[in-house]
Amino acid sequence: MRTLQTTYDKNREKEIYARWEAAGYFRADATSGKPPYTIVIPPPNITAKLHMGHALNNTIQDILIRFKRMQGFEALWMPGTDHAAIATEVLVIKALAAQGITKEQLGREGFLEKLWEWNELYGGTIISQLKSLGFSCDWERTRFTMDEGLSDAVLEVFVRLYNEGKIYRGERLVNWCVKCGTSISDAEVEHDEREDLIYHFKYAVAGTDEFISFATTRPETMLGDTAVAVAPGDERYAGLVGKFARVPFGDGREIPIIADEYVDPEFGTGVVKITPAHDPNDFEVGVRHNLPRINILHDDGVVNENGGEYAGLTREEARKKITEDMKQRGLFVKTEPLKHSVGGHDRCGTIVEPLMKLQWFVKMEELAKPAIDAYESGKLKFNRERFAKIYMNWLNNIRDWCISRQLWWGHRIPAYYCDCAHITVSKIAPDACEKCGGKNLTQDPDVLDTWFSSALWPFSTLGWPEKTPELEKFYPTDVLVTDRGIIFNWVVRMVFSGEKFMGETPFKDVFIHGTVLDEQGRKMSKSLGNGIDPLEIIEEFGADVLRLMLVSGTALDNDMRFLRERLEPTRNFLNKLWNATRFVIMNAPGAQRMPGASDESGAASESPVSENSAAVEIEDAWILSRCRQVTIETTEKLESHELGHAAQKVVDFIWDEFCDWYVEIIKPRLYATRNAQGDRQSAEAQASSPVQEAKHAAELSRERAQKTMFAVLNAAIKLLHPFTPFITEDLHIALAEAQGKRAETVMLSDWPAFGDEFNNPAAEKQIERVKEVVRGIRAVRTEKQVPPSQKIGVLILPENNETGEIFENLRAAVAQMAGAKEVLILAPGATPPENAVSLVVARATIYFDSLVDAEKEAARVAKERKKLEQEIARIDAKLANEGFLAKAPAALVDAERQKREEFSAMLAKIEGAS
RNA sequence: GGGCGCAUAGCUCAGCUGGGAGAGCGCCUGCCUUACAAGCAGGAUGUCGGAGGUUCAAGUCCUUCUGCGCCCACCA
Repeated sequence: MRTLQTTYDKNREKEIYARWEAAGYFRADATSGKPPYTIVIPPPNITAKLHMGHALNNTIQDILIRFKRMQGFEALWMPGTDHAAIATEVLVIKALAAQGITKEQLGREGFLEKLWEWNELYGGTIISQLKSLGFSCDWERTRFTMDEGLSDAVLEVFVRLYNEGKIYRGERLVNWCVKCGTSISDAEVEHDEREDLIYHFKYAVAGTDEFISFATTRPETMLGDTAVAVAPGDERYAGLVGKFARVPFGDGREIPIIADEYVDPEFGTGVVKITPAHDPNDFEVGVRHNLPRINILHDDGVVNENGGEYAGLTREEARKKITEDMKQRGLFVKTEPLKHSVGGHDRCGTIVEPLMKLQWFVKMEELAKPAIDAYESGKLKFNRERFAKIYMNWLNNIRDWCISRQLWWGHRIPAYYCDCAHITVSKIAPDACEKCGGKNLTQDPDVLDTWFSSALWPFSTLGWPEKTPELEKFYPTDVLVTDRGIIFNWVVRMVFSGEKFMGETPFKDVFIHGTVLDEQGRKMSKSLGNGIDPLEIIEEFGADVLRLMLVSGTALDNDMRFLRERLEPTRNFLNKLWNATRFVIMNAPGAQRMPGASDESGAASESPVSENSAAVEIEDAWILSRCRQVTIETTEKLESHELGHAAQKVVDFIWDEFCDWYVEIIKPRLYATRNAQGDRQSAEAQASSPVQEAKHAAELSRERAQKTMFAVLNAAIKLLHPFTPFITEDLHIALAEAQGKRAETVMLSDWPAFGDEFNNPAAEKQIERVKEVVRGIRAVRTEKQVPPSQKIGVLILPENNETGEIFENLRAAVAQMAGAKEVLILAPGATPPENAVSLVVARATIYFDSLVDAEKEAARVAKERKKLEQEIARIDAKLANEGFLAKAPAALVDAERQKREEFSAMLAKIEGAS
């Protein structure tokens, strides 16, 4: 039999994990007959080092997967990584810059080689880090968004959507970084509050001597103005609408003065200059009024030929010069300081310039409908309504999705341009233009938005577009676990992609969890340097501690602070569990058996159910009943994704009920026959002598206790396994060995289940009474400051025969737990000795010997009485309330009445005793 | 500007569909009781952010205010 060290060794984790992996326990079989349960991992970027967010996110997933696996599901946790187009590209560019190399020097091919090298080097890092947390992904299936199969899925989707007319090329304003020479997504724009100037100018109104004045923070954009707008119905300008304003540059072109809802008449002068090519709002106005779009900038931010005399200046230079010129022409009004937020590129800080570009777009309106329907029909559920709101809000205001990125790292857009201006879109590079047959084709240089491939993740990883057994078995997946931050970037896109290409919502439940914050409640970020490295925590405490700490004591849907001090109580609990198991093993049947003795009665069965399953001892019935209840509740909480509560149920059960009470109660039974093991005799001999008979009965009682403690502890360990996989593995196996059995792994053991026959509310109630009495005695001891070494005498006057019997049976245990030298149980209704001082605790009256100080006891009784009187008064008030009687549920009223009766009975007892 | 979240014991947080305020840590007292001092036993601690309202009953529902935080859109 294995002996356990005195404390759990966190360094065992590596070894345990290696064994699991080698044994293939994480593997999911697409051909099995078991029902599937699937989770796809939110693929970490290959740029990423494991951070606390990953730890929390994946702990949640692992808990669900391990739970379902034990429940008998074919559980697949699909892992992989994301190429993270721009994020990785920027990182590699930086790394190269350190060596003095630019991506242009390397050329596209050479640069991509570097990126694949990067992926080779760092892509696997995060995976191995995830393993150190014990995550049971099916690693053999690990995919990468840019591997062959997934790339094929990406091209397939692009071509299909293009052929359906859902992908188009159009001129749109994109966030453009003039430094990086690329468009960037809204998500990559960081807004910073800064002090700036707002410039007031005026344009002459053509054909009048009037002027119309307006304000702008970007004077250079006047070069691209194609209208001046006022609010419809703004009386100040009513006469001007329809007239023209003169832009005082070049040949002084005239632009229309229009009325548009976009203008807020309250703001500034109530006039807005419209530059459709350089402002998103103006762009929209331009579309409504059919205005021309004048692009005035080159890609590097230098004014182009449309800027006339200003061509060649940078945007900053042009701003200065234009302001000067306006002053000279008397069209300058004033400048004012303005605090406003300006968008910058999150990678390089350069101020984002809205620029018109030919970009590829996905038409969203039609695609969004099934995604909206998925939620409305209930096919897709969110763990909290408020997250569904975010999802729906985004979908209801959906805009076309710009999918082209001016990068090299990513899936290159499969569009080939011919001299004839025709675009051939094809998965494989075509030999010739499909229209004119021209051979001179060039592929679009851009790559796709990184979310384009992530959108397909739930089915591309399972082999789509091939019809694979995996796809058949594991799609749709069961739950998606992710952070609030990517509901629209990712969740929305997966849903409409799944609907579109699989005809099914990719997952049934969306589990959005909060962010892990630092100790002061700030977001962990690189720039603040306040991140806490999960690997460091694992190093110090072990993965089990980190995992359990992350999910307990929080509702998970809100942000949570990461407090180091919360790790210790968690570690302490695992240590408690470890030692409880040591205790159970030390008191295993074999542990005291002499060599050569029969082991027939030794090994407890796996199931707590034995042939004669009715527990004889009330405490066994109690703990089994409680264990059954905790199993049911934990299972329910796991099913409803209330992981913190599930964990709490098990932890409390193990610590408060199993360790603090059950183990203490059965100690006398375990020890009673400890020294009598050697002279075990034949059944006949046992029966022949009363002494032997008693000994035999005690032995049987000990065996029942052993059986029960093994069964209950093992069940609890299994319930805890999804949360703390490592320690439970060692303990489960050790428990089995202590019973002379072999256990392969807890991972694949059956999830605990207890039949109704274990339900025993009566036993639960009775043990509650025993606990109350023991607590009462302890409290009095403390109050009297009786040293633990000093044993006292206790008399218990039970309220009835049944309770009396229980106390009689548990006399030794009560004595031990209460530090009594002797516990005498009186017959119900008996008269206690006159010199005994009594204390009423719940359902029994306790009498102490002379140690009890009558005066203090009287004070205590008075306090107790006051409390009871208050309770009774409260209930009386309630019962006197007609509204309560009329409208409250009958069961509640009855309960109150019953309580009143109990309290007054207790009060009467106190009064009778004093 | 729009949307959302949080405010409960000194600290960090649980409290689901409204029916007698909870946990852990910390604190006080006593214990190295042969599984565990990372432990055991006992104890103190809250006008549940303020103000209204609905209800027989509100930490829980509604309105409003205050203080933090997040997301989206950003205003010429």
